[in-house]
Amino acid sequence: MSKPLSFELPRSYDPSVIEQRVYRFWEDGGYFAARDDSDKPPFCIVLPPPNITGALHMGHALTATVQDMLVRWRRMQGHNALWLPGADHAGIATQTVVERQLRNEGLNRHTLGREKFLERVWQWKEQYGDRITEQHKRLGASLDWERERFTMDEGASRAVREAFVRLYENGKVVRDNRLINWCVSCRTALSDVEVDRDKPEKAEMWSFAYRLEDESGEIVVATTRPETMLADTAVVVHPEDDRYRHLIGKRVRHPFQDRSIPIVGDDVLADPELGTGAVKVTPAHDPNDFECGKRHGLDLIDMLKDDGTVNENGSPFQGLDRFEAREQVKKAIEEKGLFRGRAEHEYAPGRCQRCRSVVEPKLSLQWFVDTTQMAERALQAVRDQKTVFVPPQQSHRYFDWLEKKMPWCISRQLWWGHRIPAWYCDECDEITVSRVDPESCSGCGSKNIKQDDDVLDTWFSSGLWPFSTLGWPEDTAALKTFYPTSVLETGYDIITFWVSRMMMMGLELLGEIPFHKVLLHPMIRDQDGNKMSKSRGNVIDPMDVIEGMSLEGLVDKTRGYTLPGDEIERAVAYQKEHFPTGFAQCGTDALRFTLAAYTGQDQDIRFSVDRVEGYRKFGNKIWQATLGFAAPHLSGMTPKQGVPEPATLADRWILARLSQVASDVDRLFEDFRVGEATGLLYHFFWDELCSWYIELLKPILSGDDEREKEAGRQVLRYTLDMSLRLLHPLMPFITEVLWQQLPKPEGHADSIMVAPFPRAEDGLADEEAVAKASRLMNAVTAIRSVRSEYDVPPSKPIVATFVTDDRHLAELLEENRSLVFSLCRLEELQILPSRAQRPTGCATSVVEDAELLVPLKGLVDVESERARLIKDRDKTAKAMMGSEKKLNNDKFVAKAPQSVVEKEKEKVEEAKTRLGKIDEALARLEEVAK
RNA sequence: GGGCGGGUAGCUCAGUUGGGAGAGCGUCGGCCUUACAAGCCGAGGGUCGCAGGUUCAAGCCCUGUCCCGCCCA
Repeated sequence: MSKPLSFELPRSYDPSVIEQRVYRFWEDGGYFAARDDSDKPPFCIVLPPPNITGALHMGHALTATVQDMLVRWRRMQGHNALWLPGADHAGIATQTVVERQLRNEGLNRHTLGREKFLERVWQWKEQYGDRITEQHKRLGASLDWERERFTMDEGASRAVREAFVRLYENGKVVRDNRLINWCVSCRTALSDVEVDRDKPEKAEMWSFAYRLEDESGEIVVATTRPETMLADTAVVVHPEDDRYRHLIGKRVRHPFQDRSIPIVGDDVLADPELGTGAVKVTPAHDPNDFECGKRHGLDLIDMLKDDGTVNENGSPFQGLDRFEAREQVKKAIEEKGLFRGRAEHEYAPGRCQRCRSVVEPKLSLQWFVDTTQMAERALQAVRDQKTVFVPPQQSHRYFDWLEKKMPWCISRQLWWGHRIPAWYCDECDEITVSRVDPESCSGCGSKNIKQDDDVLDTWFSSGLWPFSTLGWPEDTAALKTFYPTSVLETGYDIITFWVSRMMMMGLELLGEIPFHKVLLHPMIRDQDGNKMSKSRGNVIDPMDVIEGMSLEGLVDKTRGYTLPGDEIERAVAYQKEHFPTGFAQCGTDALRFTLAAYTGQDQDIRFSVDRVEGYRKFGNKIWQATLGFAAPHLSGMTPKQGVPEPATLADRWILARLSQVASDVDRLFEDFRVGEATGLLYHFFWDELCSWYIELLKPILSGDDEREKEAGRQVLRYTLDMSLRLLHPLMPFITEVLWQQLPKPEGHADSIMVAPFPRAEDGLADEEAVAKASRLMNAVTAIRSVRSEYDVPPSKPIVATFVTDDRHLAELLEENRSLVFSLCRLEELQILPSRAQRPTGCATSVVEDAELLVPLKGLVDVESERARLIKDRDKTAKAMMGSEKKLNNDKFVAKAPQSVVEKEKEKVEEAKTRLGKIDEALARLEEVAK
């Protein structure tokens, strides 16, 4: 057991004083640790490994909030709950960051050499890699840090190696010469999902003519990338196209190179309706052309070097950059008189997700995962509901992507990452793929072997995350206990990158799904629905919301970014306009509660700091109710075990509500409806517990009925205890601090983290109490309403008279006379039968089955009274007519469920009674006016 | 072009088997009532995008349509 949590508590809520202390208390107490061997039901979430180059952003905060909430809830329910942390090495991103650092020192990785470069990356990782870990701690994340993993650490690397070798051995990983996406700036291959297609840009559809070799004419083709004509190896036309059919089989002459190109008929690529109907074909630089090339056995000419300049195949433009070559080719074609026109065109080139430069389709020898079978298994597992998506419609993204069964290019021309465990032999064609570094070729035994220079796609290792973190390929106890994991929680944007790959890998390598549920959250945007980005200035750093941040601080931070000057100024201008006073210090609990409240949405989140500030006030409310109000009243008491015995209607009511809320929250958490749970808890704590129960309790605690007093103390203590537990998964810090302050029965847990989560049985179901309390509250509200309408200050006591023949109501009011006194500041409460003489000069309204009369000497204005009553009458009459209309409809009476019909009848009865009372009041008003 | 999501109060959004339109913030009025002015009490505010349909009954189901956003090609 750790040392108890004890420090001076401020009078009002100040998250900065408590949060970090509480986290240390938990860490010292070892509360985050899960056990590999346990009889408790397992519950496991692996944290999506954040990129080590990154700082925590609002999306991470959302992920952490939802996952921590689920883990804390299950842990309190007695599950063996494991939340497993780790980080991702992020190949390109990290390498880019370190290369930038080197450039500032006048170095580059090539001068440094591979080994020294990797040393620098590890150095960088040691220095900055744990920033995000610290930030997760600030978020209150109850991650089992003892198990923290990194995709490049020894265990994860062994998993990667094992996976690669196994997939190679069963033929699912292959090395092949295929068309891939090449980033000339990062100088590496990219998988399809790493290529973004932005909004179409203005481009030019440029036409030129190929002359027929036999001088009998020409054929006109169009392209947005004229330079690719240097690698054209065919012109295709539709075989049914009468304009060109006779040309099929003939050849055209290449204008710059000493070669000729065949004209081929192809009904896939050529569309007679489009352009001229003839298409140039560059199989080595366009995916569609590549397929066409395969169909017709066309030559493949690769015209680009890795740096994006034209190679020897592109003579006479060799050495030019691709875009420069485009202009020169156009010029040269015009000079030869072959130019045939240009047209405006919209074109969306693929861009590198990392560096934004235009990606080139390029023929290249790379490693691929053939996903055909793996994708099918992964699809089937979701179709069979073995893994369930929440919300379910998000599974469409998964299906749409996997159904394409695209080969996955996994080699990257980088240094930072898992080096591909394949060795090539100088003396034969054998490739040696091995779990341990080989010393000789597995084919000819030659010692002249060399390992592949490339590394694997980062997502290859991420794909193993749910089991590599649990020790796979070793058959560990952790793996047995926690795999398949319970829930995978992440943003819907990485379903293709990550979720689908984990599914494929898990099913392939372990024969079992990696997780039972996939819970997807929306993207976080700014208050206008725009993506948060540094260059916009609309980024809201979770840490700034937690700790508070001045406008000056925000601007300073923005000026520190490496961005073009005009973008910096634009960002600063945005911040000055939208955050003129910066951000208030809101604390982690408020931020978490806000994020949780936002998750109900099926659409992206428009994040607003105002809302966080609102929930910070909620934190203060909890603080005040517990420490300010309850603590002094509860000091010295002896808390009883179990549900306390209620003494008053208020006691019965709040225990009944507690039971209902506990049951609802449990169900909502179970269904991942976290947003609804936040609303329910907010309303219960603030409106029901604070505004009603505590107010009802005040007269009892200051009264002299010792039995009611003691019961009230027990109920208050108990309800607060349970409420804090219900709130704990969402607001871990404040609930822990306050819970520690509450008196508790013998044998209680040392931390709220491991106190049992409330269930329905932890309250007392009591429908009668709920109904009675509701009537009483209506009566109280009616008196307050009258008071407010006449601007009678609360300090001035008034007399309230209820005129009713409803015996139950009369008894209810009588029994709770002192409560009504206290809540309404009365000097007298009268309950009269309708035959009694009414007092005069009263404000009147109707509530429940009673007329409410409040004598207000000289204040009552006949006209405004009449207006008020008539308004009420109109409203009531309108509602009654609505119900009567339904009841007069035979079809309604015949077809609607009996309960609905009964309800309508009751409504009519109630309205009739109410109308009667209003009319009486109106009539008396006329008499007074006379 | 295909798919998905959204359109409800001034703003941000709830609204689950179809059966009395809600919350928070903002607005207005009154209050330092001994936990909380970061608070309390009260009030006002909506043709549920539009048009049809199904139904005794539609914010909710169906069809069409307009607008916004995202994903894929």
